[in-house]
Amino acid sequence: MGTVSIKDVARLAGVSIATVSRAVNEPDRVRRETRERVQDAIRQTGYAPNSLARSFRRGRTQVIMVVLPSVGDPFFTEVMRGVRAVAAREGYSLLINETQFNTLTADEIGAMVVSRQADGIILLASLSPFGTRVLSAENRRALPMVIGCETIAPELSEIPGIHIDNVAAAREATAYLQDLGHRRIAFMYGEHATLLTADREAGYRQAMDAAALPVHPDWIVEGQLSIEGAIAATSRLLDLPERPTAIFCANDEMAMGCMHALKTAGLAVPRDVSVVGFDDTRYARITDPPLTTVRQPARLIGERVMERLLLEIGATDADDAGVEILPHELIIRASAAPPSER
Amino acid sequence: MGTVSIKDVARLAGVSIATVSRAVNEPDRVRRETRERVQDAIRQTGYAPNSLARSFRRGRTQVIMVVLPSVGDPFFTEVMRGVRAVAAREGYSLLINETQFNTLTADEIGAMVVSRQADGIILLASLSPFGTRVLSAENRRALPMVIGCETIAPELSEIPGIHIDNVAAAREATAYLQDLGHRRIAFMYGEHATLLTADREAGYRQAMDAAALPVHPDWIVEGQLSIEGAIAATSRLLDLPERPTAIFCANDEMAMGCMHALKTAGLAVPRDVSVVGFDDTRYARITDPPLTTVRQPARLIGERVMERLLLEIGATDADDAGVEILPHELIIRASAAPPSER
DNA sequence: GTCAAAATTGTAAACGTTTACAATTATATA
DNA sequence: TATATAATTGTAAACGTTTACAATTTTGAC
Repeated sequence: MGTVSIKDVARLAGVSIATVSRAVNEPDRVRRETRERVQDAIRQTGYAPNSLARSFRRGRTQVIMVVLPSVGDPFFTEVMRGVRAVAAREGYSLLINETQFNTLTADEIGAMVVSRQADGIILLASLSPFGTRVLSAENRRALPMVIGCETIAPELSEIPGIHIDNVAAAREATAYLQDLGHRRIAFMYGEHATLLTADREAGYRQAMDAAALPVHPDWIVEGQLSIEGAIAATSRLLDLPERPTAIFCANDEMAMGCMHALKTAGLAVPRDVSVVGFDDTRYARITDPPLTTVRQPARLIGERVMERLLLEIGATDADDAGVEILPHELIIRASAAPPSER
Repeated sequence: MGTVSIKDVARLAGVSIATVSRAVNEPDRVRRETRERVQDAIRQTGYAPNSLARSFRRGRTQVIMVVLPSVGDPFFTEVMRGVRAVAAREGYSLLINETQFNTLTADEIGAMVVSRQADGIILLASLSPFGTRVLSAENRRALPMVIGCETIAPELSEIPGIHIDNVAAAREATAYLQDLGHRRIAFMYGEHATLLTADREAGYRQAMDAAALPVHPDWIVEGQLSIEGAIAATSRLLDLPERPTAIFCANDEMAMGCMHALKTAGLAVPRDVSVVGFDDTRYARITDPPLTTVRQPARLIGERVMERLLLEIGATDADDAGVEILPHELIIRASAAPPSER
C-alpha cells in the first residue's frame, strides 16, 4: 500500500495509463463516461500524480528561482509578495536565495541554472562579483531571466529589467532637502546591493552639482544595508567637524537606524538633523517622527517582474528585452524640515 | 548542442554511462585513471546532471516545504534564517508558503504532500482550520514533519515540535507589568496564528488570576497580526471608559503599531501607557522608546527545527516525537514603567 | 604461474509519466 | 447502408538517471 501510481488507477478503471494521463491533463480529450470512471478510480485510490516523474518527463519544474539581497528587508518582502501572487496564480513555486547571507555561491547558482532545477530566474540583486559567469550567454539562453529593482549592468543589457528611475528619485529627494534650505547633505548607503545604491548616489551627486553645493567626501558614508550599519555610519557622521544638517539614506532600514542613532546622541529629528529614506516600507509611517521617503511601487515591481518572466518562459524568444520603468513618488512626512538657524 | 547528458560524457570518455554516474556520485568506486578521464569529459562538455531526472530516479527532491504565517514578520524572517542556514549546509532548498496570504489552500498543501514535491515539511503556522486533513495519519507517515514556534494541537501530539514555553513567557511578561504596579492590563493579539496567541493569552490570564486582578473582556482585543491591526485595536482600547494602563501585545509588530497609535492619540509611552511586546525582533531596540519584550531564540528555533526534520528524513522512524522547549527571556527596555499616579 | 578474492566496469532494467502513432470506435455525410 | 471523417483509446517508446547483477580485470598470496 505504498504510493499509488497511474498504473493502479488504470487497472481499477479498466483503461490504459495513457487514458488516465489524458483524463487528468486534458479532460476534454476523453469521453465523459470514461473520464468519470477514471475520476472514480482516482478518488478510490487516492492517486496524486508523482510530480517528480511529471517534472522529469515534461522537462519543466514549475519552480522559479529568486535571488535577492535579503528576505528580511521589508521592501523586498513587499516585492516578493507581488512575485508570489503572480507565481501562485500561474502554478509556480519559488526557490529563494539571499546573497547577503551567501546561501549559494556563484558556482552553485550557475549549477542550478544549467542543471535545470528551475524554469526561470529572477534577479533582485546584482551579482556583480561573478555576474559574467552565471549570466553567460549560454546560461541566459538556457534559462529565462528577469532583473528587478536593480539597474542592469551594461554587459547584461539584453536581459529584461523592471525598476524605478533610481537616479531621478534620488535627485528629487536630495533636491527636496535643498529646497528646505539644507546645504550640508550626507548620503548613506550599504555595501551590498552595490549597483542599486550606485544609482542613488549618482542622483544625489547630480542634485548637489545642480545646486552648486559641495560634496564633502566624508558625507558619503558606507555602512551595511542594515540597522547596525546605519547606526555605525551615523556616528561617524556625527564625529565630523563640519556636521551635515541632513542625511539621505539609501533605504528605509538604514534611515530607521540613522534616526535611532541621532536620538541616542541627543539630537532631535528633524529639528537638529533631517533624515530622508528610500522605499517607503510599512514602517516608514510609524517611525517617530514619520519618515519622509521615496516610495517605490514594490508590489507592482514584483508582479511585473514575474509576469515578464512568464512571458520569457512562454515565448521561445520574446526578445523585446526592454527595460520597464515604474513610477516613484516622494512621500513627505515629518522627518525632514528646514535646518535650524545657527 | 542542446543539453548535454550523461551519454555524451560517456561517449567522450569512452566508458559506460554507469561509470560516469559512479564517477560523479561515488568517486571512490572508480579507478583513478578512469575517474580523471570522466572528469575531463565532464569539463569539456560542460555536463551537469539533470536534477529533474536525478530527483525522479532517487525519489527525493532535496526540497523542504515551509508553511508560515508571513515571511514579512521580522521574527519569522529570523527563524527562517536559521532554517535556511542548516538547509543550505545539507543541500536542501526551501519552498515557502504564507498562510496569511493564502498562497496555497489546504488542499494544495495536501496535494504537495502526497505528490512528493518536497521531502519534508516545516510548519511554523497552525493549520487549525484544516489541520486534520493535511496532517492525516497517512500523510504524516508519507512526509516527515516538524512543527516550530506553535504549540501543537493535541491531536497532533506525535509530531515533533520545537518552541519556547509561550504560556510561561506571557505569564512573566504580565507579572512584570504587575510588579511595576499596573492593575489594568490589556492583551492584544492577532486573529491569525491562533494557536500561538492562545498560549500567550493563557499565560496572561494565569498571571492576572495569580495576582487576583480582574480581566475585563474589553481588555482582550483582537486585531490582525500587523501594524494596521494593532492601530485599530489600540484605538478601541483607548475608547474604553476604564482605560488600561498597560498593553501586552502578542508580538513586536503589533507593539510597534500600538505605540504609534498611542503617540498619535497624544499619549506618551511609557508615561501614560506601558507597552510590552513579544519576539524581540531587530526593531525592538530602535523603537522610541525601545521596546520591552520577550525574546525568543528565533534563529536557534529555525536551526533546531530544520535539524530535527533532517533527522526525521534520515531515520525511517526516529520516533522520539518529543517536544523541545527552548529558553526565552524578558528583555527590559524602556516601553514599560510604573503607571502614573492618578 | 595459478588461483581466489577484490576491484573495476558494463549491461540492462527500472523509476512514473507524457505523447507520437496506430488502432479502434462513434458520428456524420452521402 | 456504405463510406469518410472525427473522436476516442491503446501501444509502446522516451525522458536521464541510478543500481542490481554479471562480466571482466586487477591484485595478492601461495
